[in-house]
Amino acid sequence: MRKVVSSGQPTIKEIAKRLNISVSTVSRALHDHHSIGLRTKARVKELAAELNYERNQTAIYFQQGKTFTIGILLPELSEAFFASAISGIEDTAYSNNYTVLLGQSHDDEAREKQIIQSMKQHRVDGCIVSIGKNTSNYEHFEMLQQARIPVVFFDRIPDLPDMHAVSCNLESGTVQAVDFLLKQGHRVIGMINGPETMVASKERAAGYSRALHKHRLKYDPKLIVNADLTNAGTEEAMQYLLSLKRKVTAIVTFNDYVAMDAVQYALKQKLEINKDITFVSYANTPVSGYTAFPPAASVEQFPYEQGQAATNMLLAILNGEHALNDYQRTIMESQLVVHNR
Amino acid sequence: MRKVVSSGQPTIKEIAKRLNISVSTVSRALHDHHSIGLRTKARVKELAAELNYERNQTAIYFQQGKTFTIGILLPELSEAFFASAISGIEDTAYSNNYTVLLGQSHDDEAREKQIIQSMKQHRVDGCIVSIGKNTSNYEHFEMLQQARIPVVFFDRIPDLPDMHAVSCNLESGTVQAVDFLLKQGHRVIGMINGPETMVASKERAAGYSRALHKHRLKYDPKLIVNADLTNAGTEEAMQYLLSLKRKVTAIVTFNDYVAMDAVQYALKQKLEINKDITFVSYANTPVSGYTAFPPAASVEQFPYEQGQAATNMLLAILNGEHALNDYQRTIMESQLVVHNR
DNA sequence: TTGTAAGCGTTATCAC
DNA sequence: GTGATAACGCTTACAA
Repeated sequence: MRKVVSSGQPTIKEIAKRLNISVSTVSRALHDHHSIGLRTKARVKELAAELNYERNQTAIYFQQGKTFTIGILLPELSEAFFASAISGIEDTAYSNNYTVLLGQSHDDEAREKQIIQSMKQHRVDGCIVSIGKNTSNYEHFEMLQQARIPVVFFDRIPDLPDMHAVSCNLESGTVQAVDFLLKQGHRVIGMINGPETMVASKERAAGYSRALHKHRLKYDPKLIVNADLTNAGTEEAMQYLLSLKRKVTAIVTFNDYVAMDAVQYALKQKLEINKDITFVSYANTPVSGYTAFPPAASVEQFPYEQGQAATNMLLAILNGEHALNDYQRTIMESQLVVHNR
Repeated sequence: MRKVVSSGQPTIKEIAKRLNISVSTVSRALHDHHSIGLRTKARVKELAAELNYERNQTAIYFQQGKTFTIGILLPELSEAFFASAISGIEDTAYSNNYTVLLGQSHDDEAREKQIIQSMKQHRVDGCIVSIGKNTSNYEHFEMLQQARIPVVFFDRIPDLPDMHAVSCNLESGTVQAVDFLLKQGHRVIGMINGPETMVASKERAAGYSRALHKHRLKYDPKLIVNADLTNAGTEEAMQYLLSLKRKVTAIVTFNDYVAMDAVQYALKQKLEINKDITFVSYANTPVSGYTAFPPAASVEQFPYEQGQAATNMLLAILNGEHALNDYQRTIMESQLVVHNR
């Protein structure tokens, strides 16, 4: 017989032997089962405490076929947005007595697949996933579904018909951002947008034009530039916007990093921030509060709250609060936060 | 007999039955055991693939008494420093086929205890822990030790004699920082330090005075201010430093946030950054690369690498590469990074 | 090359 | 109130 390395941890078997009672009695005593005599209960609990008994969860997980563990797959744990999101996820999981298993894909589809595989093998009860930038094949998620492991997609969601998802719509926030600038009297508002293909870019562009329509102003597509989000790309975009005949007095930038690069460029051109030119951005980072020239306002995406929402959705599904084919979807509204510094 | 809810997942038992062979043969075939006939191996693997068989890790964990899981307890998942650290931890764990169980204490000792308890019950193979600010009682960690679950402390390490730890010494980086400023010709260098009680403050102060001694310059304690790291505290400290008779031309700030606040203050006083006054800081954030007036140089603490180091240390311990009472300690050296922007 | 069976720690069913 | 025992899925020593 294989001799398993005794972990030194006491088991109910051992307690039973020492007290000359059966394991079932010990198990029941520890669970405060009503049918167990007070005297026995006390003796069992006392000895358990004395031996530092701790129940072996791996045995219970195995036995019950449930792990009270949820798998989280995110592209980058060190990105501020996702870091906040994990924080919200962990907090919510924790207060519901669930544990969090963590993986990061680094936007690598192969690694994403491996992590999902590993989570499946771990028999996590469910997953929360933000997919990689280049992920186009979703078979690993379909396998999760086959294994009846529910998945809630989050922020970066795939283009699939039937899925649970939590995401944030940037259109509303963008409308607010442009509104804000219009109210400040700006009439020629530029936008440094992201790559045309991204959903997020489309939402921003939609918000921009909707805001102008709302105010019965003409929408000039020349004012929106699709950039690649690098510093060079931002400089190019700035150069273009500042060269336009109509003088651009405000710019909505794709994110805080772009905003900071744009500010740098403007400073080099001897423009005074918030006077010659005003910036509004999207809050992907806690940075903006600390920079010398933060954007005048930021569209908040509430990553912490999105994490909470995704976790609550998953827990509801695990608790059987929805039929299996009843796909949940929460779209949070982004919101403009005006900085007063 | 209790009818366990069938998870729908096929087991080796099922494969065995279908092929009319024994479970052990199936198990061995799936493990490429040498004693299994090629023909059988092929048949087993084929059917396994067909049924989408996936081994039940919970059963294996239970059976082997090992989970290939490590528990990570950090104060705040959303702090940039820790977010980088988790990223390094996860990457290292992943490439060694370990999984990461995550918890955040929010600097709350009670929550810290609960999480450690939960990890113990999960039977994690080991833990990596950065303790909360106010944690003074370490009995939960002693219990881990009793359960023979090794712990590697990281960054915020407790004041205990016998423990494994990875941390970063700020003294060396501070020496380099002051050296750097001296070489630039600065002779009156201020320091906005943190609270006197913090180890990190002491290391900074020690580095400061050591650098001056090295250059046979007089150490003037008036030039070091202990501040509380708030914006108000920083302004006060700046006011004090700028009011000194000897004209301060450079300042070492406790961290990037303090640096940014200090820069703001300097700008208000119409000082020109990097000309009238030069700042050097400690890189707690990826921010500095993006601010309008980043510090001229930063003392790097390499959180990602610290995370890697802690994980490698833990894995070495788990692999029995050290005797149980052979406490490991890695002290990484901080290092000055000069920005050239 | 394959089969048999014990055992990991726990819970639940059934019997007394 | 309590005990005996099967079962969860898998691995492995030993037998054949």
